Amino acid sequence: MLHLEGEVINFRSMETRRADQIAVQLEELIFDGTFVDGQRLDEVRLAEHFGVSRTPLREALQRLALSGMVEMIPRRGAFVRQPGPVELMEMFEVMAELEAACGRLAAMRITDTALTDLRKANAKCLAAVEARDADSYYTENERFHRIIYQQSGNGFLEHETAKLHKRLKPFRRKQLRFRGRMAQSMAEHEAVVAALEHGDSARAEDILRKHVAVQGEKFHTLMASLKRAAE
Amino acid sequence: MLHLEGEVINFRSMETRRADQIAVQLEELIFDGTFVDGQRLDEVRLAEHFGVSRTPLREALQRLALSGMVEMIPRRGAFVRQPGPVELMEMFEVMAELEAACGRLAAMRITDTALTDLRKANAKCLAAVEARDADSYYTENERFHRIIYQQSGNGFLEHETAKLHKRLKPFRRKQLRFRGRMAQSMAEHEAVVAALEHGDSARAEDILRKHVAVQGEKFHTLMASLKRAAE
DNA sequence: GTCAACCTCTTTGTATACAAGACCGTTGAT
DNA sequence: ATCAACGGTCTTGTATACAAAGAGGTTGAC
Repeated sequence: MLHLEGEVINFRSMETRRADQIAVQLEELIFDGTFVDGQRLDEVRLAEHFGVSRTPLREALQRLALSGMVEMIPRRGAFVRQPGPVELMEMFEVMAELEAACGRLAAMRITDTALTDLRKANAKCLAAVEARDADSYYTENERFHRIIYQQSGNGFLEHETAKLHKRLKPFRRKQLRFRGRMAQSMAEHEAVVAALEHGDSARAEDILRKHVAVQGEKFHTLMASLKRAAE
Repeated sequence: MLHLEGEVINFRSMETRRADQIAVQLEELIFDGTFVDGQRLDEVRLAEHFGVSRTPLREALQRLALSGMVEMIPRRGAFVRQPGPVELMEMFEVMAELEAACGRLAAMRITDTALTDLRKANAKCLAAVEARDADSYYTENERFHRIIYQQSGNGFLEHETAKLHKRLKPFRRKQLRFRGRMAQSMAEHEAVVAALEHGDSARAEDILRKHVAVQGEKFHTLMASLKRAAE
């Protein structure tokens, strides 16, 4: 199963260390649900799966542990650690605050070309909504937000925000299909662009915070409905 | 130099993995300036300094690399990486936003006991100022802020904020001695407590953001003056 | 019959051994 | 004289070997 070894060799040119590639691949496997929450990650098994010794594999695991996707208990092993509903809400709340901060700063610092790019991304978003193309919407939506991170003019903030954004990716995807969510999201995007254009920090901050926070709330109701269905 | 080996054995009970202890110790050595910016960290040298093999030492280095204090260049080695003036300003800016977020949420969620604790910490701060005890001030100041992180009611936010706070520690320390900074800081603390007490989110957010941001600015002027002095 | 102690087997943590890329000096050619 | 190519050496990255801590099962005592 999972015959990835062939392609790995091609990657060798860009990522010199085997441990890096493995970390990325493991991340994928956790993201896409191949490894479920709480599952123990056997070093020997994984090592032979990837065709390496335990040494680089352990390094990869440690990286995932630091990013919070894996918990390493001394002398016990490494376990997949998906955030529970509470932690997920917390992460969305932080995401909302970070995006708000980006928006606030971007309103003061955004360039004209970036504004144009934002509008372009937004137009493509709209086209995707009308074409009912969820994947395309997702891609353009991501571009939209990434521009805002970048235009905060703060590389550190940009990086941290993008990091959390990436980590929440698999969970955000799940709740995109809510009725009317895309249309509402589009309206919010328009409002954000307008606020940034006018240099209205407070407004950009406010809209973005709510724009992201609502995702967390939608997720919350999703969880609640799942829970009720299970009872 | 640096005879730490004796004590290390005592730590064994709490931190089972040698790599963890080494990571902490290396962090200290970078913080206190024993290793300067750009310095290469020789694996073999450090390994024999700590009395271990390269394996756990490498794991420790990788951890520091992920926290940004060390840069690992493939096939080249690990180098100490202190943030430059620009990155430092960026980090302070993010710190300000995170603290502001904590304050905003804490204003809605703080408990009465926590408010009491805040006042206590503040009183001790004041006593430290009057006693011109910078160390004590620093400790109590930290407690004050940590309570606010905690009372955000968001464990993830608390953790991330504390992480950045810790990373900025060595740089914050340097600019505490500015004329009148302590007194001004005290006044801001009082205002924060008042805002939290009244559940005034917007005000708590605002004061805290400026309270932290001013540290970045002070640092900026400090850097500028150092630069001018060097010319 | 139940509980506890011991023993074994598995698995992690660390040390050592090996492979290969990067630095540096030398040498040779133009 | 300068520059490029080559080889040696040093350092990193990976594999393997070893040590020690847990997990689990079995046996023996009460």
